[in-house]
Amino acid sequence: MAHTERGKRQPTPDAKTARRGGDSVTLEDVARLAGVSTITVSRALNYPDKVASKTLEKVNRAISQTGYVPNLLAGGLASRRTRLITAIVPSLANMVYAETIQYFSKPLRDAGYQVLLGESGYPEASEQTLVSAILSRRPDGILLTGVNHSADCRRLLLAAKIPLVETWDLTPSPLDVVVGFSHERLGAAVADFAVRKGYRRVATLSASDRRAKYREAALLGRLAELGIQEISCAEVPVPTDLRRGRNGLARLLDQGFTDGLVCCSSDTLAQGALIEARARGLLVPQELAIIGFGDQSFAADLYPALSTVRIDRPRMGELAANALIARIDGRPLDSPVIDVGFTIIERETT
Amino acid sequence: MAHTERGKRQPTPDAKTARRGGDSVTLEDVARLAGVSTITVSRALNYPDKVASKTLEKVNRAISQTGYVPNLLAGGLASRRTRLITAIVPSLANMVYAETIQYFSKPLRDAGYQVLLGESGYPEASEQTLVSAILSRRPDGILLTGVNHSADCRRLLLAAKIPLVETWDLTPSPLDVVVGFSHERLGAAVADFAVRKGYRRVATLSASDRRAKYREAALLGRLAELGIQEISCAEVPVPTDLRRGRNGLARLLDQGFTDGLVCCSSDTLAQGALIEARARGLLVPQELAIIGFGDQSFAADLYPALSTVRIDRPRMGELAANALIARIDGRPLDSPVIDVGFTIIERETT
DNA sequence: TTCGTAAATGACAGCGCTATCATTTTGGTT
DNA sequence: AACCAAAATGATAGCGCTGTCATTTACGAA
Repeated sequence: MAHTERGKRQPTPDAKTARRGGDSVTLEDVARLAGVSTITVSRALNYPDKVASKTLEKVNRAISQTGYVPNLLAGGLASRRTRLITAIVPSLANMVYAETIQYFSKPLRDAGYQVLLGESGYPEASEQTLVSAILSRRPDGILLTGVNHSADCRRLLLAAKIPLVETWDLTPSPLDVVVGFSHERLGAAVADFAVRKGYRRVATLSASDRRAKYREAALLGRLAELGIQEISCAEVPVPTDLRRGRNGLARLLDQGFTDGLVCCSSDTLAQGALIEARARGLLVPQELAIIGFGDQSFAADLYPALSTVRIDRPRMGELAANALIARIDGRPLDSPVIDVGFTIIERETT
Repeated sequence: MAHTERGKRQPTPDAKTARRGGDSVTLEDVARLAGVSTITVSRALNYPDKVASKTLEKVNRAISQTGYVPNLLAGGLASRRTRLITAIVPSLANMVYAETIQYFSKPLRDAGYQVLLGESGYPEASEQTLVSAILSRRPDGILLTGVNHSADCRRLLLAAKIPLVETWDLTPSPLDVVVGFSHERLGAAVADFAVRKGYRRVATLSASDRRAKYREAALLGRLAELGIQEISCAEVPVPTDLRRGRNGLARLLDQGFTDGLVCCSSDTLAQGALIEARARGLLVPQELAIIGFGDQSFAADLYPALSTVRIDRPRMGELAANALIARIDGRPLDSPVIDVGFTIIERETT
């Protein structure tokens, strides 16, 4: 009994396994059980068609017998491929970004990657710190939200020489690849829409978010060109929620804004505005028109149904994922700048 | 020039760095620049107070000069601590879970962990596969949603000997620790509430989700005990959205349900019901009362404001995170079962 | 000044896996 | 039967870091 060292023949439950960590099953354990070398097990796992089918079978049997779970830390260290992709979004509290992650993750999961999440909307930790923390896991690729990064971040990111995809915006000079749409064009398009529909008064209800501000600025600029004078603006903090939408509209109304189109920087804000209008007994769109942004799933089911600007988010996520995979695989891209555009969806609130 | 091998004194930009991957800066590069051994750099990073302050300074200077970013794959492999926590939620498309992740992540981030996300709501990949994929990254801990896992999963999870926290439910026999509330008690409490408020007719509008069904069953059971006879039920698929809430109420109404309390399995469904009621010109709560579940941020700002059952989600997330950290650090827990309870919040729709 | 102890630093051996190259086996050709 | 290319398998050497234990240095007490 004390001679476990000698009892080599008996199916001792892993004399070797019980050495250091004493815990998990390793490739070596599987290899021994299957009667092959460790490298063969590794191949059976990573390149199954480089292994004879009989061997493959033996190995698979050994794997399920031992309950082996590969160690991707070791594998990643050795192969320099972690099969990890990091997605950085401002905040999961914003449904739009939570969905972005989803759409983006799907094709990646299918391609064998896992997605590590990073939230950048935390002022207590600099973006710099976040990026460092992320790079320390050596992801195979990174998804960034937006195209504005601090100089330090750009440096870090570029130095890592990792495939990068920026989204939710457009720039002629992406760090690597960018998949998004033009906030400037979108803002202008909404202004055109307002004028085309005959609104003489326009208000903006925007979150204090960089991209929302871009759209607003473009909207205001175009409105000025088009000769619209009566303009009111209200700004609310992020993250946006119904309360802020309600408050925002209340402020606009109290400022004397009446009988025009309120352009909101998100559907959530628009919904809040809609609720406030209803609470005040204002008829939408007869007495007040509202347009949102994003075309989130609830927009069409509000009452009245919300007019908004649709971004094809599933497509954006998918294109971003595919672009990233292509870059990782070293495949060439048609263009480093992919514009997914936008569509104004007119429903009942305008 | 060809004698780089000899030119030891010159500040050659890393003769060694350019060997294999040719890429990243390693601990060794930093150590050489700082004139100390690699292990000292490692200590400077991980246990700064075990290093003399002068040395620390030299090392930090070398780190910023080289732009060194630690490799946590290597570190994790060597130390068996990855500083990674995985959170498994059904879906990010459900705001409630997206927020859970947030609340849960905050204390972990502060404690130096990163959160890897896993979505279990994908029928194409078994939970088993998900768990394997997750374990292959050797996380220091795992957060699970719910307490129902397949036998295979339980086995895998338990074999990994990793601290585990289950949430959003309660069980007397958790895998490790559970932080949640009782769906049974909650359902019964809503039934009591309905009766106390004098509703003689009650309907349920539930998502086809395990936990929603538990609540519904308990609600129905208690209602029967209490002698309420007139009951209608509608079930909608997950994920829930406004449309399904509207459709669900429409079905209930068409079934002949009138003038009672509709108990919805989520605030989103309740909001949909509210919209449908409004679209049909029904007065809430005079002609139809509605109660939701979750007390999401929008509930209080609807018009009329939604009555609902509040789960203290920030607290649940925090308790779960702290329990997990305690388990990782080997600190004892008062109890493996932590009940965060619930509160019925009465607003204007009841 | 000489110790003795604690603090600081270092050498070395892996952690579990894969890239690389070497070797053996297979199965068809002549 | 002899040969050869292709397929299958294996031996070896790290990937970049940290645990462990050994060694050196610092510093106050005797």
